[in-house]
Amino acid sequence: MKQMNEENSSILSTGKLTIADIAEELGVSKSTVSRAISGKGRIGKETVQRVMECIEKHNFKPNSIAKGLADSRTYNIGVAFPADTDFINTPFFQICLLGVCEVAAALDYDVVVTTVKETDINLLKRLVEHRKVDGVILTRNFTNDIAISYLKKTGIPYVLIGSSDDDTIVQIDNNNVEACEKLISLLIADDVKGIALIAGDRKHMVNRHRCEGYYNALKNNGITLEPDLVFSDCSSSVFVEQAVRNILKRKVECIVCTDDVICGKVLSILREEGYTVPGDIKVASFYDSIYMQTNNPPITAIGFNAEELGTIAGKRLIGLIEGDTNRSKTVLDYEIHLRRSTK
Amino acid sequence: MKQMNEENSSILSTGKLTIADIAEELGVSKSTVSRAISGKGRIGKETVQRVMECIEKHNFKPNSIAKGLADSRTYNIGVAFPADTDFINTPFFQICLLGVCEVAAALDYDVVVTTVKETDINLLKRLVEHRKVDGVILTRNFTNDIAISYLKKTGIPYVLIGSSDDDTIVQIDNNNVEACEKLISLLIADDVKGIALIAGDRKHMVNRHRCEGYYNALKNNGITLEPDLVFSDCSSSVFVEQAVRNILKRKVECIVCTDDVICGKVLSILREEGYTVPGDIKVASFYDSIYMQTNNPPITAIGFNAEELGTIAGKRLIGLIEGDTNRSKTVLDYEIHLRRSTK
DNA sequence: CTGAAAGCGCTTACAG
DNA sequence: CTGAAAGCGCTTACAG
Repeated sequence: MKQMNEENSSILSTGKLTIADIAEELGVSKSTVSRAISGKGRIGKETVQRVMECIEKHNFKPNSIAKGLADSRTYNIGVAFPADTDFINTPFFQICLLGVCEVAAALDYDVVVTTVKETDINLLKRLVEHRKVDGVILTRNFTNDIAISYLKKTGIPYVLIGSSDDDTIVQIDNNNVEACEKLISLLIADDVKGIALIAGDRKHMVNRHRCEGYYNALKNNGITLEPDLVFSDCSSSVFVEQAVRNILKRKVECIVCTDDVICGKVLSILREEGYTVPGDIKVASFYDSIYMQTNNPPITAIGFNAEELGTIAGKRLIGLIEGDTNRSKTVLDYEIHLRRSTK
Repeated sequence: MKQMNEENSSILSTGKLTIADIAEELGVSKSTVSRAISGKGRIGKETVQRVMECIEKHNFKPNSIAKGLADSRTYNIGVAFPADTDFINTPFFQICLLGVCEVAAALDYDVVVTTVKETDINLLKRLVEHRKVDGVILTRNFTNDIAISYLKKTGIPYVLIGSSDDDTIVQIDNNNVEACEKLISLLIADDVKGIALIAGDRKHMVNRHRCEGYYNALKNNGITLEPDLVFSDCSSSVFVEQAVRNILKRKVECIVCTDDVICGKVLSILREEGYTVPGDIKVASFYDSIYMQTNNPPITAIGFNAEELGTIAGKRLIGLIEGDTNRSKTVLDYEIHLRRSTK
């Protein structure tokens, strides 16, 4: 019986009840109801009780649009989702997004997504110019990133999932340099002799960082870099193919790929050429998507917690919006999954 | 010079200018400016001109929150993003989302995402109860879908990317039944003898539809169904493994998987067992992710245009919101990519 | 064709 | 501790 009533009032409340209705039912003013809900201003304990009960009873939800207008806030955060073709197959970003959605809801924000391309941030501009968000999360960065320049100019709070030399930017990232360095060092310690690197577009900062880790590892282990073993800017599968064919002409014992899409292509070519992994050549990758795990042999890969990146980014951004002044970088852990492909 | 001025006013305008400012500059009333912008109500052509120029000059963007409050709209559409673990690796949903974002922006809407799980739609409820969206897009459906029941009850406009028997629901989908039927029929026509099916969770309508297509194909070709060759509810990789091992004991010439994640696992087990594709056994899948394309051999797969599903869903939803009464189902094309894995 | 005014549903000084 | 009133930035009947 009770339940039925609640159900009914819940239905009615959808798009109907206002703060005035509940003020009337209680015989108090709208101001009082508002204060009870927000907890701001002096207000009697007992009054708060009564208001809260009434709200509960009717399943009343204040209209956040109106609230937003009144205090010049939207209670929305924006997420800039990469729409470039190189990223369309990487679930990394959607997992980040899940993390952001989760914290946002917990902190009473909603998340609005917009797409950005390397050279086209019109939709991002539209979003901030229409004042639909209180801040934005960038999910990757380029050398000379136009989204960053734009956001900086507008003064809107934003955070970056990624790393930048510009430390005025609030950053959340895994230590990609270190992760790659450690992976390569482990291989070297395992007496793996020639290690080639196939990296994606160098305009993506993340690829640069992984290359840097590769260089560092060689240097720290007293191995001289062979430039012929580093293939960067392999953004299309044609380039990957060229790289692999070049590598196969040399004395290489392992191919490290900066992401799983590249790695998938590499595995395919190796099979085509009749090379077995790890027998003839070892392979390792970054991101550790399900396909790397279920591949035969399973592929050694560095895994990141994309959801956590999203959660933290959301939390930090909302912090900024609400006045937090901490602008330090958050560095998250990575995991090296050593699997059969490098044994 | 001109450009610099525009840049400057653009900066200033971020979060500052209102309709009143531009009314003042022009010596007209706010009402007039509003009418010029919206194009509603009678208004002089020349006045519109002047208003538009002034708006252009200052790069003024009306505050959509205020507009929303005034006409009880948010100009936001919601997208319910699956957060269940089975889907986390499928880029399908993120590509849909890109499509939605694109139309939405074109029609002057923004898209807010929320996550839903099979048994937990609290975040969806929160979103609609807070009145942050004018409608929502569901991106998949279950048998007995609680999200659908909920939305239906609230009366908010919504569309489904997926298929349902309930034709009061506006649906946008590929014809999964037909796609699977055709794929199986092609195999049969090619004289492939035993065709096994490994399908995901039967609570997902899409998996049911693909199974249905499989049944239809057998029936239409006068082949009696062998229940032992159909493995449904293979939601975890343990089940997939069991299924494959069972299949290998039988006389099976082809394994059809209802999605690429299952297929990845199947390929791995086959390799482990020393079976070659397509020599010893053929394999086909659904979704056609990049890993299917770059696999060696490339995998025969049915591909869908996820972006287009998103675009159309967005367009239809906004139509509904704005009064469109067309509730017919939109059926999109699929592509069968016949590749080496079934040759 | 245009303007003054009321309203959308909240918040928050300002009085009391 | 509480209320009346003004304000957030728009829209839209209602007059003219």
